[in-house]
Order: sequence, then structure tokens, then C-alpha cells
Amino acid sequence: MKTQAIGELSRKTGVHIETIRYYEREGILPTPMRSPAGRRIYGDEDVRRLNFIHKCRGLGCTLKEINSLLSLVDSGEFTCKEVHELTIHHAEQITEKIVDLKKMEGVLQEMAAQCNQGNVPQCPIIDSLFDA
Amino acid sequence: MKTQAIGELSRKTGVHIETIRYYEREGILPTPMRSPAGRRIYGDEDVRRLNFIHKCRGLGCTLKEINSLLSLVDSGEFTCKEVHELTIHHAEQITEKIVDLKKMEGVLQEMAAQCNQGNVPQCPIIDSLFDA
DNA sequence: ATGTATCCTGTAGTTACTACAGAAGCAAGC
DNA sequence: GCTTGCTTCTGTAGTAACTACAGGATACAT
Repeated sequence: MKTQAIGELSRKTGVHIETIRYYEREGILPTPMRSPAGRRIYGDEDVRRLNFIHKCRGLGCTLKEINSLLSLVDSGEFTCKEVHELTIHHAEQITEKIVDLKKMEGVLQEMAAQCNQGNVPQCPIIDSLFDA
Repeated sequence: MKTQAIGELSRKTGVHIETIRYYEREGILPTPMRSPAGRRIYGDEDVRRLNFIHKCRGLGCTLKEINSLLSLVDSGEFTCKEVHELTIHHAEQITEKIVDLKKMEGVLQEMAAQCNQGNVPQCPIIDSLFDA
């Protein structure tokens, strides 16, 4: 069970085959070895790396951010402190996004509350959206 | 001050010129009249409509959603109740997004808390991301 | 007449994928 | 040995909502 084709890598990590090939094109996954017939062959290290990428994506990191992080890790020239800073920075960005979304939520709920839900085409929601 | 060129419409609404032309291509803004030299001419109704679009975008609506809403309004065949339902539905989607982001925030903060911030390349954040 | 601000069309780039089309390989059953 | 069906291959185009040019025409002030 040392090597595997792209399908098994996909099943193990939950990342679509086409996404794996896309990551390869983008240079986030290394170009794998090929079988005599030209099929991609992956090892356990690829599983680990792809899991890492998948988790980071799930945490809202962009591929660019993941690439920086992986370059750092690949070079071995990173400190726990640096990673901590990156993590905190990312967490702050997410917090900002939450604040924005909560504002939207509030506005929408307020608009909905002012609506009489009548059966006529007169709606304070529409009116408020058209006003400058 | 009845009509205006695209630049003034842009200034009044805060929507980029190129975005206005994009909205036209997408059929969200009607194709405007043209001056003899072929320049777009807009009226007050366009200002109102673009403001509407801009506000909806600011509330996180997709162009598709906005288009549906505008078609409804254009046809005059909408009721306050329908708009209320759309609004509530959209608000719920935003609430879901907030929940997801809060989860992410929590995970990131937890990871950061476990970090000793040392100057060596041994970091629980990186480790936890590589684990399956 | 000249400068500069505005406008035009058309195309390509962005992000992170997803969805084919058309060809080839691989494994199993008959 | 052949067929069937699954997997994989490359390459291209589509998605959302813009943004950023290139290269040319027009409008207006001096």
C-alpha cells in the first residue's frame, strides 16, 4: 500500500480528481511520478500534503496563503512564532468577515420586520432599496 | 440635469464604469440610449436602478438574485409577502455563513493558543494540519 | 489648435475550481 | 482473444463578478 493512483488519493483525502490535477498545475502539489503508461503515481507524503491543503482550504485560506505556508514548511525555515502570527492574522480576517455578515443580517431582519407581508405590490423592502 | 454620461452615473452611484457596462452586458441594466457619437446616456431611472443593484450587492445578493428581484419589480407582479420570503431566506443563508465562519474562528484561535510561539520549527499548528 | 479628460469596443486576467470531449489503458468475464 | 466497463489522460471551456488593459474616437477648455 505504498503507492496509489489518483482515484485512490482522491478517495482518501476527499479532494476531487480534477482538483488534484489543478493543484498540480498550480504548483501546490509536486509533479508526481508516472507509470509506464503515463498515469500519476502518489505516495503517502502526497496524502499528507493534500490533507494539509484540504484542511487549510476548509479554514478559509486561499491557495496563495497555503502556498506560502507550504513553502515555509518545505524550506524548514519557519518558527512556531511565524506560524502563530499567520494564524492570528487569518483569524482576525475571519472575525472581520463575521462582523460584516452580522451587519447584513441585521439590516435584512430589520427590513423583513417592517414588511406587512400583504398581498399587494407595495413593499417597504423594495422601497428602501431603491432610495439613494 | 435630466441625462448624464456613464462617468456621472458612476460618480453618483459609486459603481465603477466598467462594472456598469458589465451590468449592461449581463442584462441587469437596460441598454441605454446613445448620443450621436455613440456614447451612453442615462436618466434618473438608471440612477435609481443602479442604486438598488448596488445596495443589494452590498447585502450579499448574487446578480442572479438581484435579477429575479428586478424582474419581479419590473413586471409589477410581486407582493410584499413574496419579497418578505426572499429576504428571510437570504438572511438565513447569511446566518449559516456566520455559523461556519465562527467555527473556523474557534479552530484557528484554539490552534493559536496551543502554540508556544518559540523560535524553533516545531509547531503544533503545522502538525495538526498535517494529521489526517 | 492643442491638450486632457472622457468615452468606446473588445479581450484577457482574476480565484478556485468544475465539467466536459475524445482518446487510451486496465482488469475481469466469457 | 475479445468485449465491457471503469479509470485515467490531455486539453479546453465554463462558473461569478468583476477588473484591467489596448488602441482608438470624442468633447471641451484654453
